[in-house]
Amino acid sequence: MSATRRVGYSPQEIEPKWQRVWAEHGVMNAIDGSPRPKYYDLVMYPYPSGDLTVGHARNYVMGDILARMKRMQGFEVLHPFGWDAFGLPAENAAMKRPGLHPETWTRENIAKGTRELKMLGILYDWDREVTACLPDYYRWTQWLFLLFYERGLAYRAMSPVNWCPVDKTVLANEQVINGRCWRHPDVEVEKRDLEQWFFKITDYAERLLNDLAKLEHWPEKVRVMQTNWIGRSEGAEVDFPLAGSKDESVRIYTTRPDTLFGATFMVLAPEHPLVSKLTVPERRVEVEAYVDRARKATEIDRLSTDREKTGVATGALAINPVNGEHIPVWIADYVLMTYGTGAIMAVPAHDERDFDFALRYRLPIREVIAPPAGPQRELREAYVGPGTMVNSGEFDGLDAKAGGQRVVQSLEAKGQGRGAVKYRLRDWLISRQRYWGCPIPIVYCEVDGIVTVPRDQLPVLLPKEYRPLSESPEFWQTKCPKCGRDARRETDTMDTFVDSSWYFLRYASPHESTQPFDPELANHWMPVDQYTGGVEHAILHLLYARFFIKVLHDAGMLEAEEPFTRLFNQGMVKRFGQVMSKSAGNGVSIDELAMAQGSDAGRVYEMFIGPPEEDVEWTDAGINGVSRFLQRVWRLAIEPGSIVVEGGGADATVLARKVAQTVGDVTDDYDGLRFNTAVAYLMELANTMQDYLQRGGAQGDGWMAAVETLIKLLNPLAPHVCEEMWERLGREGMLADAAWPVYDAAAAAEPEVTLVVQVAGKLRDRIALPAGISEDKALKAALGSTKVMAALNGGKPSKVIYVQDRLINLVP
RNA sequence: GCCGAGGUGGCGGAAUGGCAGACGCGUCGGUCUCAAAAACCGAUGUCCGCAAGGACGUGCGGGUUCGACUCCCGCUCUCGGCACCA
Repeated sequence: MSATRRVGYSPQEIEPKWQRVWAEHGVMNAIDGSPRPKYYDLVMYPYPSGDLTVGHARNYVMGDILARMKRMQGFEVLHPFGWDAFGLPAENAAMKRPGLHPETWTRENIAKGTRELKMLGILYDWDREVTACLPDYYRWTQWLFLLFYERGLAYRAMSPVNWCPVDKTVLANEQVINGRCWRHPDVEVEKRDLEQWFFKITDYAERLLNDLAKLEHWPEKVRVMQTNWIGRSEGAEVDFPLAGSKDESVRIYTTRPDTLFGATFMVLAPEHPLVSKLTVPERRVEVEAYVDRARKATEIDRLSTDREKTGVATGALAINPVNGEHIPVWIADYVLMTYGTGAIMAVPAHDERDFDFALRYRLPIREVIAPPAGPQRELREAYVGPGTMVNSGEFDGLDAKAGGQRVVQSLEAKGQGRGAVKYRLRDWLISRQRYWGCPIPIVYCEVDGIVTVPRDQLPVLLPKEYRPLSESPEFWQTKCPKCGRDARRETDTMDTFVDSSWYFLRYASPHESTQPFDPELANHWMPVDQYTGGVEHAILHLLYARFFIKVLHDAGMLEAEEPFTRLFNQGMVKRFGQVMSKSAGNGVSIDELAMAQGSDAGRVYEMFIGPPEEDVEWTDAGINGVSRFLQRVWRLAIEPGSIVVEGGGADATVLARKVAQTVGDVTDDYDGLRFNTAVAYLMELANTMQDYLQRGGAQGDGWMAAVETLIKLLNPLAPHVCEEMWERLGREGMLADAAWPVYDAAAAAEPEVTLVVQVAGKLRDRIALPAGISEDKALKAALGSTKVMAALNGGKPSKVIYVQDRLINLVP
């Protein structure tokens, strides 16, 4: 193949060479005590699934471009990599192939992935590699669990939890999507009552919400998603005493205290602890049957909004504290035990759900908020807009918003209620009934109860044999650390999102052997300057990681209160209309790429193909254009004699100016992650250089400066070929260490501009003029144009708009 | 239903109040070649026109402005998120 090639370079020959050289020199190894300013460039560490394609590589290339440029700009760059190596796919693989251990499968995939990343020329500090499934890492995950436990942020509780029947484990709320398992979109999640471990993320709800405002370099979309997920609402808790009971009352939460006089019934969640207590004997059979049905219903049925609401009356009556009215107490599964107090006052006139329920069960509807147009004759639907309080005793005539506050004040004065803030966010369920995860360092002792494993006994190692931990006596049989009696270990492992909530701290001191990370080094490198990864983690990982950082901050281990300064979500790479993956059969492997057009061409193509945040379609023809571009750069730099002179008039100042402009454009675009337009600017420069040579341009200092600048600017995108050209041109040292070109505004300035001349906003002519010309002179030049005069029809402009060096608009 | 992003040539896309279509793919024509490939040169939004030139053109309808792909109002379609949270 190379024998028939007359000019150009062979990626297959030079790419492995430079990958070897970079590795030997540890080019991207970060130095902790460096005097250079630090830059922490992080990509989300992946699950080692073993099917890495060029599609998955796109965000790693983005991270690499930034790392390489920042290095050349004089930063001490931390660009580490690691593996989210615990998790179910390894167990699934092991179950399919008996005898295969999840660890073996995971290690094989990590080896494959590492090789492929190196083949793409992506430079990481491999000395800092972090692998979540190694005892050296999960020991510290356990250490952090103990920290959370000591701080009252880890607790064990019995509660109805989400259960995935396929994975045979519980799931966090964040892992349930539309009532289905996040890993199996076709599998409905079941509810089970289990005693599980939780992290008390709700303690941090307010801070997690408020600090979103500080994250100005995060995509708006992610901040909105987190805001909605946390779901803060303001309202009031109100106590409704039960009729015929001395001290029993039902506490409800409402965001509409202004509608309290419109409460015509109450609804409790079927799981509410008061249900069995307050149900009257003659209703008991029916109520128990309903509760039973509700418990069995799947999450998806229960949460479906188009389902008709059902419920049953308990026969009990509650007393509305504001007017003494006796109203019936119902139970219905549209009220959720997990939000607020698990009980509501129903105001059908002003709440759609209560309205539907009242219609179905013929319960009274009383209007208490009159729209601005006045009370309505007939309510066809719930009125939820603003208005004036009516039928509300002493509060009549008040604006609903202000009146609501007055109602709360009045309740507070009488001890019947209080203002309250609630969150949609629930505590984070971290127990998983799986083998391949980080064991929870807890022992259950008959005498001492829940006992933590002392830190000097960490890590609690997974048993060698692959089977459920509860079926591994050698694992769970232990002694109580307190009293030494026989005791049982916790056999659940942690959600893998616990592992990924702190891995970026471990990179700061990956070999630290006395604590999870060295606070001094973590404070040096944190926060992460640029974090790149998929938008699928907008809530899950990013919320948990923010929570961890705040806890560690409170524990005095970390200065930062937010982990990631700038966040970027890259788009996915598709092929034949589907997301690229090996399993879908539409993947282009890194090997194929390296064998065909080469890694450099693949890297440049992935950046050029479209805006980095958008999903893009990989086409096999598209990469050829990029391949051509790289070959053209090679000829310009190394084989300029192969370019045929076809004309005259080469202008060295035009070339120098284009070079200077490209330095500014490309640097800004890399910094702003606009890689697609950066490539376009580099192509323009190459075209200008080609044109220069074809017009017989001299290959003196100006030419060599252009070549050198082009190679430097292109280096982050196509590092192998640039490094090779650098060497062949006899430059000192490695290009990866060379200094980034500095933008020279004076050199980039155009001495002559094209002034656009409009008449009544329509383009009529273009005139070349010296830059910085005055309005008078520009007007004179415009009026000197025959095209403009024709458009003006001999008349004089009544108005002139002049935009310096750009445009003049003559309005007749 | 609510929230968010988006709709530009044959295709991917560029331009965020001032030359619409940068850059590339594809297509057509040419140079080189015995031929082909590669490479290079030229053309390429639509319509009218021999041409010069002109008209139209950024999902649809209105508005603001000297000037709108860009800002505002209404609609429509596509994609993403949330969805009985009281």
